[in-house]
Amino acid sequence: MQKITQTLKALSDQNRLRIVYALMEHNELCACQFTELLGIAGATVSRHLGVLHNANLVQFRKEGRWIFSSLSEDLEYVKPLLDWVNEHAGYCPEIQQDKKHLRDILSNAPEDICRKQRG
Amino acid sequence: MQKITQTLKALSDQNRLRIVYALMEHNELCACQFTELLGIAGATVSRHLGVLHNANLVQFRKEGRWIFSSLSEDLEYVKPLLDWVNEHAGYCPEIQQDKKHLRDILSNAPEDICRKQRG
DNA sequence: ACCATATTTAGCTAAACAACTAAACGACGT
DNA sequence: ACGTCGTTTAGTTGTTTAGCTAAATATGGT
Repeated sequence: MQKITQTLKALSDQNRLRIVYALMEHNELCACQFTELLGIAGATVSRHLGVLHNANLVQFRKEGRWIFSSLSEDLEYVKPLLDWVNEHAGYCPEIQQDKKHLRDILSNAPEDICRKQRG
Repeated sequence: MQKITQTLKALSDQNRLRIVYALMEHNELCACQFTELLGIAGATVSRHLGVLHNANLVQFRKEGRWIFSSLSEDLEYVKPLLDWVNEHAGYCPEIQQDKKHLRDILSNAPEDICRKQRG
């Protein structure tokens, strides 16, 4: 039962939902891209990704110093939930804006994003 | 977008999930029956029902001093979520036990339950 | 009118959580 | 070896929330 509530709770935060939605549109994204997208501290992004990972929603792939996040491979359990989110979130203005924003973000090299974030 | 997270958050609490599940099994239940089922203070039950009501998951029907709760009439929005909950929660030991417990609770008149709760 | 009864509201406490900054970690490049 | 860079961990702070008790509200019976 706790698994169920944990999954639902992982999805019941706006920033985490935006992360999940971004991952439904683009296979893999790295932390700095989420940081840019959400406009919050990198450490906070990291925590959100951890929550999603603990709920088996997100998996990681390391490549050098980069850590790419993607939706979990084994999704049959949560598939209906993600379908529901996908169906309804698509209409939200926040998500619409994220779509545009993501295009901009992806048009830059991640290195440049990180550099910019360091200021 | 807040509507989505609000709905998910309403469902991401074990006690509220038990309430929802109980309502999937029995059309209508009153507050004192939930109090008995969950073993928490009546005031807390009331707050949980309020959260579910605000998320449009639960509706109320007043009949004298009794207030009966049931799943919302207009559920198309959350139907897939409830199906998912129903599918997975059914196997949880807590829910299995609630099913038995509910049969006991329903075999008594609500008045007696309230009397017992006042001590 | 008054009391009893079922539920809600108010007010509190403790725990959970989202956000931040700063320090630590781990992997590359030189 | 050393510094740099992307990310995570630690530690702090303000807010939310689940739980409680006690008081308030609303309805019915006498």
